[in-house]
Amino acid sequence: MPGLSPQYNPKDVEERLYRQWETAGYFHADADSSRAPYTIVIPPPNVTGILHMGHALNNTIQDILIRCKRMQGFNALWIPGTDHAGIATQNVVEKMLASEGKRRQDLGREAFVQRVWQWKEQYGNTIIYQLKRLGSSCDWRRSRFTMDEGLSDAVTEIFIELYNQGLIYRGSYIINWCPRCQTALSDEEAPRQETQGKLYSIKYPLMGHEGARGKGQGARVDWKSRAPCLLSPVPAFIEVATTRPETMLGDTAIAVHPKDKRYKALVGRFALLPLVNRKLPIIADERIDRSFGTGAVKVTPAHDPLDFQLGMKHDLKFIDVMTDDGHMAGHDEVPAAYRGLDRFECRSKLVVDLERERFLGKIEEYTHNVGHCYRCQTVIEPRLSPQWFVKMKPLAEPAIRAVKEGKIRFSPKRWTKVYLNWMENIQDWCISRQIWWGHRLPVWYCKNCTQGQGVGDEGQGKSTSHAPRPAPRSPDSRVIVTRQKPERCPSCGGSQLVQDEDVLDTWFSSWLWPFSTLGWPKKAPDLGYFYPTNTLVTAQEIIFFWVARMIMAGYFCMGKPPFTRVYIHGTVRDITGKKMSKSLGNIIDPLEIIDKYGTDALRYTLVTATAIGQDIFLSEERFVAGRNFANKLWNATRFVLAQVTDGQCSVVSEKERPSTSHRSLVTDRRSVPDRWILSRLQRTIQRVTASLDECLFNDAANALYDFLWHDVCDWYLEIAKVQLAQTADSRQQTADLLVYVLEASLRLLHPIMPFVTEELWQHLWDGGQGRNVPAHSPHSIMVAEWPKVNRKLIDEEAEALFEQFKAVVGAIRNTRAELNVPNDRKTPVVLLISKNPSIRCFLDKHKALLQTLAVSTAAVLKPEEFKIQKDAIVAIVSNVEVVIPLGGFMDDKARQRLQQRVEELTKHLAQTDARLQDPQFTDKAPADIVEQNKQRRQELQETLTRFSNYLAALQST
RNA sequence: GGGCGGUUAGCUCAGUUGGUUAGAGCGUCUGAUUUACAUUCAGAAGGUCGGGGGUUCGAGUCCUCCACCGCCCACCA
Repeated sequence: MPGLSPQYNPKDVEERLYRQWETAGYFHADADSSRAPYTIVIPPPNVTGILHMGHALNNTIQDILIRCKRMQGFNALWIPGTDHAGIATQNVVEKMLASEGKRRQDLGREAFVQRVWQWKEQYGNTIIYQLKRLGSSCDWRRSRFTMDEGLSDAVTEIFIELYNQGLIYRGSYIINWCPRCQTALSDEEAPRQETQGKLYSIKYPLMGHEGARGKGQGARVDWKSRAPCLLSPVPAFIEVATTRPETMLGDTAIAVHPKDKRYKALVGRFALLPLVNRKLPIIADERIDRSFGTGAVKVTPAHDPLDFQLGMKHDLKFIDVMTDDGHMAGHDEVPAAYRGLDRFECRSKLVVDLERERFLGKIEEYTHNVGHCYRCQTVIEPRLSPQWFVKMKPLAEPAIRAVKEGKIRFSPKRWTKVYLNWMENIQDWCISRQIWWGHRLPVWYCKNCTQGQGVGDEGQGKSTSHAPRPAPRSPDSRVIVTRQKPERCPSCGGSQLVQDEDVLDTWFSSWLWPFSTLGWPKKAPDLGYFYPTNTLVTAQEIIFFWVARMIMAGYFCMGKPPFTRVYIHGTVRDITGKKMSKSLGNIIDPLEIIDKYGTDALRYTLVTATAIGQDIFLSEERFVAGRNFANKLWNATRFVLAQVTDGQCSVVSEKERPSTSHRSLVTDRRSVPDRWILSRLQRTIQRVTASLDECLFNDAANALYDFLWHDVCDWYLEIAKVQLAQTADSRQQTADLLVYVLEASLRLLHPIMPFVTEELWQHLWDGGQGRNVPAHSPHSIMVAEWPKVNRKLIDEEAEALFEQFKAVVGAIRNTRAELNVPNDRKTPVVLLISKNPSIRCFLDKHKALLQTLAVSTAAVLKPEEFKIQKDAIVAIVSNVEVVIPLGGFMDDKARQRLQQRVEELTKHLAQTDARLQDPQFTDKAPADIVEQNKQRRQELQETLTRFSNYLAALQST
């Protein structure tokens, strides 16, 4: 066998084949109006990314789709690329700097960004190389990066367009602030940690009550003995709880639930802020939890996310009481005694002061989740900060409609609801980030115009000593939004213009990905041809971050959806159901799996583990099945090649073969097993094609596995061995058929297991030293034609007969095994008795197969030709009785077996009888079901009779 | 608190529109090697389909309640 070792070794083929494909240009697609496009855009992995199982799954699925469509004749384009991943990438580079003892501030912005670019050039392609090892057939010539020139233009373009339409505005927002690093942090960078803290109750005097006249007055109230708000009709205090007493200096209201009977009367009245004597309105809001604490909450809009929202809704004052470094601010709203104190010092001092003035209620130990800086572990401070926003509601409308009208379909369907629910409650999108790596906003401020107004000075170094009242959605004439840096300020003519310090959220470039990669905002021919793309393959985690926003951007910029179908795959988990993560140490590294078992094994196993939309539980053993499958194919092909090396095989793929010029596959002279395997192949083609169309990847993989392993290898190959040893004609037919079936199967399997199928396919052509290769045949399975169903080859009769045959073989094998007949000993005579003449004829004709497959001699009789033998054992397979005279093997076991079988049959017959005698059933069940039962009853009855007779005969001895 | 998913053999999971003896792979046990493949082949054992109730002639499948596991979103004053 030329060229094929007894074992498939992925390392010998993968790299070589991938290079072949890439060199041949099979991955590349150009706009071509004579063919239909099929387009996928890759979810761009982070440049900092290292291939993990999630990537492996995600890209395997995309590659399966794209390879399948390519073979089906579509002009298939898979656009790859990477995401600049703002914060993640900045962090990586900052860590490198840290090891040199430097901070990014030491370099300055420009040098730092330069440094990140350097890093990107050097390491940013790691993930690309890894995707190639997965076999991904992306059009690498079109690879894009979210910060390359064209994509940056796209970002600027949409920003300006949104701004001009009034959909981008500047407003205040609560962010996570690290007072030590003096930087804003995303939620991901400020992970919440369970922290032991204290919950302080503070009593705020109510105005219009004696206790509210001023500090000190409260001392006269006997507040210790009772909960004033709960029991007194005119309480002196309203009591609230907080974990951060220092924020009370920024309180501007007190909130209660509108339906809370305890406080209903107080809504609309005022309380006084202890120690400060600021007048606080008491407001009602449904977001207040009546059951928490006292049910009343102090509202600090500048220092708490919920309070911020309350502040916006109820039009409250926003008072920022801290500085950038976490000290109390120096402005007038903060009493002099606390100005400049560290926030925690201030907390202690306040507690002491409140206690002294008798404003303090109980203090409880309290465990809660507090955000900490991922880098320095400092407790983060929620803080008010000016940010840029996109107004989402108008953008969401067409995106909601598209999904409702089915222009974009989710599979599994259930994500539709999740998507719609989120979209219908969409919040404005904060798009500015206080980091250096990313797209700068096309926004400039004139230093002259904005002097002393705290506008041009945002970003890192902002110091909000004043109490800014957020002005959402108010266009600001001092802001200049334009593509290029303006020469002069349009209002004052000044030339001192500074660009906004912030960069845009990473997703602000990714949401343009489906069209920015095709050339938008330029009018590229590719755009008209490849857009909208077809299927988006992604994980559920980014439906909101990415998928929904792409749909909105697609409609906004292109007026069309970015894709027509969204396939959401599951999350890859370890065998105990935990997410794979480094910190848990439960990672299975796809690259290690590739090294150990091969890429095809990895892909096969991932795909078979993917029940639609379900999470995937992986353990390393599962990859063994994939490796074994590849090896099985390898050896089956090895065997087939050994049969055709005489160069006589002339089967070629349908594409090259005019149907008249080859030996017809449809012929009466074909054996039943031949007809059967051909029929099974057609059904497999049907099933695999349909399954891939519906994204049922595991179904496609299972169908191929069952067909190739069980139908082809276990049965047909064994039968072929017999047929190959018969006449020359039979040998030729069988060899042809083997090649035909295998070749088509390889094409079907190619999208899932690209490497082993390509290698074997090429050998199949070359196996006869090149004689099988027509001059014009494709050199690669990648571009071979997808198999088509030949309905003429679907042969129900052959399928039925062959099932019968398998069952007979099974019955004989089973009996032999149970009776421990040694394997080298043929079962002397097997009598196959059937009243059905066509089955009798078939079995008689294929006795040779039975003899080999069931290690037996066989004879076929009509029932009347048979006399019950005392030393025989019987199995009845549907309408064939398998009678095995036992000779020396007869023992009690055989009798027990019969006995057991009779009991089972009796029970089953009784069940069927009961059903048939039930008038409800016969009246109401459909006729075919009733008929089916009657037939079953008939068969059972006959079988039982014969078994009983055998048994009686045996027992009479 | 809101939403979603899951519960079928020892393990991991299939199970089409309800149709009558519930399947596969792995694992276990028994047997097989002058073999395409031991990364193999043949055979066996193993399940009251999470629990209760309902609809139906008929429920793993549909409805309802409950339990447990997991995920997402919000909140944690």
